[in-house]
Amino acid sequence: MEQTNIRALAVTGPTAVGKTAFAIALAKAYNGEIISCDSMQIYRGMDIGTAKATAEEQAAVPHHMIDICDPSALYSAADYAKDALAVARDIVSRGKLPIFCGGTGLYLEAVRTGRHETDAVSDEAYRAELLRIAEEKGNGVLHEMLTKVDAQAAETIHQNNVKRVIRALEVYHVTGKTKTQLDKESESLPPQIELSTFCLCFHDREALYRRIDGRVDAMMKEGLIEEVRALYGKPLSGTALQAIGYKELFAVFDGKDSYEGATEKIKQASRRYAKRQLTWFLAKPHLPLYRDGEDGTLISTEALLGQAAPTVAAFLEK
RNA sequence: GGGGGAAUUCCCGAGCGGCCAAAGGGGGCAGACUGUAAAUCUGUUGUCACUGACUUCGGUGGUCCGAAUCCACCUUCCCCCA
Repeated sequence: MEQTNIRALAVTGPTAVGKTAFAIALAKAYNGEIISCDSMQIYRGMDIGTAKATAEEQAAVPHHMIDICDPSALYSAADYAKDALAVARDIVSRGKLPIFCGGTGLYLEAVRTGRHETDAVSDEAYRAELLRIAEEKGNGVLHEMLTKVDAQAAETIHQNNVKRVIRALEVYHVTGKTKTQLDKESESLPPQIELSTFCLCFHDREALYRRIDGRVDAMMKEGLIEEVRALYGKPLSGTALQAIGYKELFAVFDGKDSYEGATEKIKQASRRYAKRQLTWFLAKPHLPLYRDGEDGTLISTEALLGQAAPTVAAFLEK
């Protein structure tokens, strides 16, 4: 099999740091096209709440992996890795530079490691059965089952993380191979893409949180309520149903919350999400670029571009 | 005006004489995460010189070997009768 190792830039970081603007600036500077790396932006009809690039932005620079799914469809990290890699190859074949941009760390990781080679597998019936075991006999029993087939995975997955325990058991049930085995296999595969990744963040957490709160208020003004109402009652996939900004407003339509309460919850969920992203990204060897200087002022997108330039140049010349 | 109830650690809320720095939940903080990830999960959360000491349970003063828990008064809030 021919392995064409391709290169791409990536911009990641917690929500609301300004990834989109930076990626667009990079695309303009280096003749690139943007590949969204966001688990929610793939869905059509979810625009304001997922902070998609605006129509003007998308007109200025080609964007991919946005609006590729109906909200009722399930889409996995493996699906993403496969599709995004194909898009990246196409971009390269047209002589342009792929630039990944988004905050879904797992998706970016899936692309980087090429984990898609071992296709996503699932067995809903088996999954339901496992869930019942957990509910009736306890998480410990389910975890014991995992220990028997894949002790190594059982060691890293906490017994209360039922979702993960089930997935590990499901992988074994469907493929006959343990999760640990599959992880090793995909690790040994030759990488198909080389990424130079910038992680945009803030030194000052309070400043990040203020931006997040402000952005939620802006989304509400832009018509998030109407956008969510259009989706209300429609069949939505598990993924789409989890989207911040949507699930909270659904609760309002269900009569279980007020708009004020939902707005606060959206802000809070976004802040927590940002913290989880930070925990993930900062544990990875991404190059951190900070938006706020030590003196508290905001660094402009142009200045960031200047900071990134030497790294990008070195990466592209390799 | 009379009667009853309540005040607990950031918030809600248990505790009602020792096993209480005080359950549980929320929030905060930190972390894990190679397969639905904007999800899921874990730890931690009075202070300090941290296997121990010190300061907390509206306030003040008592009872007791010992009080968040009992008594008295004070303050605030709620309910009921008028």
